Amino acid sequence: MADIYEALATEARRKLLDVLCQRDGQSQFEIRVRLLTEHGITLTRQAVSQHLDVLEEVGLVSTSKQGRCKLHFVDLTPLEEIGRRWQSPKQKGDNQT
Amino acid sequence: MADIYEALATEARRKLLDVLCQRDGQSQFEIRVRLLTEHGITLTRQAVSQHLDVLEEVGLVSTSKQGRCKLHFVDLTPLEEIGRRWQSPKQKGDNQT
DNA sequence: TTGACAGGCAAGTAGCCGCTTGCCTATAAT
DNA sequence: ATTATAGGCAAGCGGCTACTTGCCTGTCAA
Repeated sequence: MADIYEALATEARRKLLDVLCQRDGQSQFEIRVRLLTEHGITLTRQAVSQHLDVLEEVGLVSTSKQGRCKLHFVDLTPLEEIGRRWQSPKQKGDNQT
Repeated sequence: MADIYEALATEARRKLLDVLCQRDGQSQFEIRVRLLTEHGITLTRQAVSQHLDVLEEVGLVSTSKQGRCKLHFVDLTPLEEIGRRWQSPKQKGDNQT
């Protein structure tokens, strides 16, 4: 699996993105705390980790190890593709040759 | 299920949106033909119908019966919510009291 | 050095969802 | 009236995935 649409398909990952947008460079631990305290979401460390992996896989998140902490950074540019893909059809006068 | 993110999670539904954006007011039959001829996707009538139901459920598609045909119209405004939800965090100088 | 802490890897499980199949309704044409 | 066409409803199946559990690695402080 590796596409931005599926990455956004889960509310957990969307909330994760919310959290990540609050501050850049958060550790997995900090993220998990925020997820709990600010969104009331209790997920296993592993679950969070897997979600972050997916987000990273589609380019929404990049990481950098620093000591024993893994810092996470957001990159929202992949989202632009969504808005670009579809455009409203002309209401009429459209005749397909 | 009823949220725009999950609606977009499947490639089939995305392609469906592509097709719908080509011309407004297509019947389910016409849609299915286009899906096959232009995207090489062969789906059961039922599969297409179910996908269209989902798209309608989240407000991306509206329908109107006309005789024995069901015409489909696109409304992309629900997509705007996606771009609005997330904003990049400030790179630095963010200290959470 | 030893223990605590942040995180990784792998396998297992349960529930969801995309798709099909089978049958039924309603409209339009002959 | 009969037949063909456009679509609807419901149940069933297989695969995927979100989440957990158990164990292991590496870094920092005492």
